Amino acid sequence: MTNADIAAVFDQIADILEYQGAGIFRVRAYRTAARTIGNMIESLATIRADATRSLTDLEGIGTDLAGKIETLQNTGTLPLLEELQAAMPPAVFELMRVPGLGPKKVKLLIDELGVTSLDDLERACRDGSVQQIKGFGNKTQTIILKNIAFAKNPAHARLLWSDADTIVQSLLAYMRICTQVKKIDAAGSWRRGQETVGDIDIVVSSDHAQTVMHHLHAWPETSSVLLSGDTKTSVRGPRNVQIDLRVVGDESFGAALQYFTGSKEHNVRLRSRARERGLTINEYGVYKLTQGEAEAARPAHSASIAGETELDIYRAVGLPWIPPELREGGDEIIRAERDKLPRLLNQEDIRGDLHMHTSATDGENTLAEMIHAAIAHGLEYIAITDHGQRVTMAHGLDKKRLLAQWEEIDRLNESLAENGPPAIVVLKGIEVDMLENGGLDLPNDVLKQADWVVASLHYGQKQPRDRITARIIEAIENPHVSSIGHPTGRLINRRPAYDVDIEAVIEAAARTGTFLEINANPWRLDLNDHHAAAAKKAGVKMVISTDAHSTRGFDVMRCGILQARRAGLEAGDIVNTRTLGDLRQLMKPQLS
DNA sequence: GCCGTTTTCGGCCCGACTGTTTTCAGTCG
Repeated sequence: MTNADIAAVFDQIADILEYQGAGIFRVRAYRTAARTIGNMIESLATIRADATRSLTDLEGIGTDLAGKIETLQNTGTLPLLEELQAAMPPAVFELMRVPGLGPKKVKLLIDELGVTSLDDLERACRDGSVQQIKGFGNKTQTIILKNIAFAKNPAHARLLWSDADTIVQSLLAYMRICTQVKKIDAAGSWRRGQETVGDIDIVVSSDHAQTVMHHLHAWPETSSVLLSGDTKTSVRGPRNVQIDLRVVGDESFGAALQYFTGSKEHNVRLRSRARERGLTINEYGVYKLTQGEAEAARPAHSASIAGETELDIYRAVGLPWIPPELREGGDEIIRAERDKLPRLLNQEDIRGDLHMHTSATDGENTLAEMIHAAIAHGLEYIAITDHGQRVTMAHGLDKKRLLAQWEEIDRLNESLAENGPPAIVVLKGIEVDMLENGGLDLPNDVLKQADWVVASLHYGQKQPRDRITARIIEAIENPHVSSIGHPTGRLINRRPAYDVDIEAVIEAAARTGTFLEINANPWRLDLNDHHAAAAKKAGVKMVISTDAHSTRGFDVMRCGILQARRAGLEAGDIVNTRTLGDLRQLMKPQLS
């Protein structure tokens, strides 16, 4: 069993225990363990095989869970999980997807009404039997009915980060019109740069919370108001995304921003740390706990010692500011404490873009148009990498057409350099295809004339793991291949990754000096953050590329940068932060 | 179920909002 399999088992146990009303801390223990294992790069089997190490050294793994890991690896199954599953009504998780229904209410619905599906629940709402249950009323019944429709609609999946960002930017611009808004920022998974965003969290400082909340209600894009209290309101906005707005005083803006940025696990750990130091953190600030207060159910806090900025919050518990992209509840607090946080890559570090297409294949714009757009984006160099001939659908380039394109690039480079240093250098590149039966779709005598070769896999994506892995490693071992394009092939929310042994790919890349791509297209983001972190650890250099198919396509670079930041990557890990001269030094020595 | 530079037992982050309540449980983040 892989780490991911074991993490999934622990998560499933947590889900079931939660439904059964087990202690919250027992549930949390399984979730913490699942997270620890899911975030690990090294396999659990490796640790078990090492006599000097123990599974219980891992955070959140004690003797009990270590035993369960061993059972899972030895037998492929776990008695506890089987018992729990046997006692579990099958409809539970389907019903819990309805907003407003948690484990307690779902249990009542199943126990009292024998509900077995969403359709069943819908009927029970319509015939009025739901409101007969003690603790349920007419209003609850109405809300459930409304939310069933929401849960059934597949269009309500999480948004891609870039789609969420479009909404965030227009929302922030609209909210700033309100004169009662002092400070404003978006928080949540958008701010952490997650691949997908479930809802949008906005934090505002103001002295007039009601005015600010009404301003959001009046946004032309607001379709309905879900709830509205003294300081917090939730609405549905564009694409039915839920928007949560929280209003606090200026003195609490940093605390609220920190709190709503999360992640939940990060906050739990940060607040635990505060407790250890005789402090308590909430969304208003950091407070000292006096003797006796720690035991009180609701401590009457003294004045806050921090709250205006996020930096103050972290400083109050003895930490440097932690970038939002790292706040996932892994080891970031420990690394921060030891001053071992990475100096994350920034947009300004990027000098070049090494994967893009023109109208010669499936791009929208001509070579000249792409070059001018790249200059406008401040790039120092680009590689033109149209498809090779195998990609017939995109009218891929054969040797003759490719050599003609390269001649044109030579001419363009010459004219760019006519009056002093050129605004940009254009590299002669190609995106070759890894063929179904091995090999590439253009011969080495052509590839050796290229400045930059991306090798990608577009066909035979359903082949078995060993075939896919062998094809990719063969490309990695080709001396002319500079980088591997979108190494796992996944499309977020659309298509899973190919079945590939990514550890073997990383090992081969490290051994040969081949770069791995972080494809910045918001549907791809491939390598993902875990893979990119593993590649870094193995000493593999990566390249962040837009894979632009039009002049607009350059804008996605920031999505790739966010992905790299979440992986903890620094400018030195990314080759297209280098000058062109330094980049060439890093490339494989070519066979002559 | 995990964890310990006070602790091997007794803690484990914290608050807003809603509905159905006569004081709070459930849900959410």
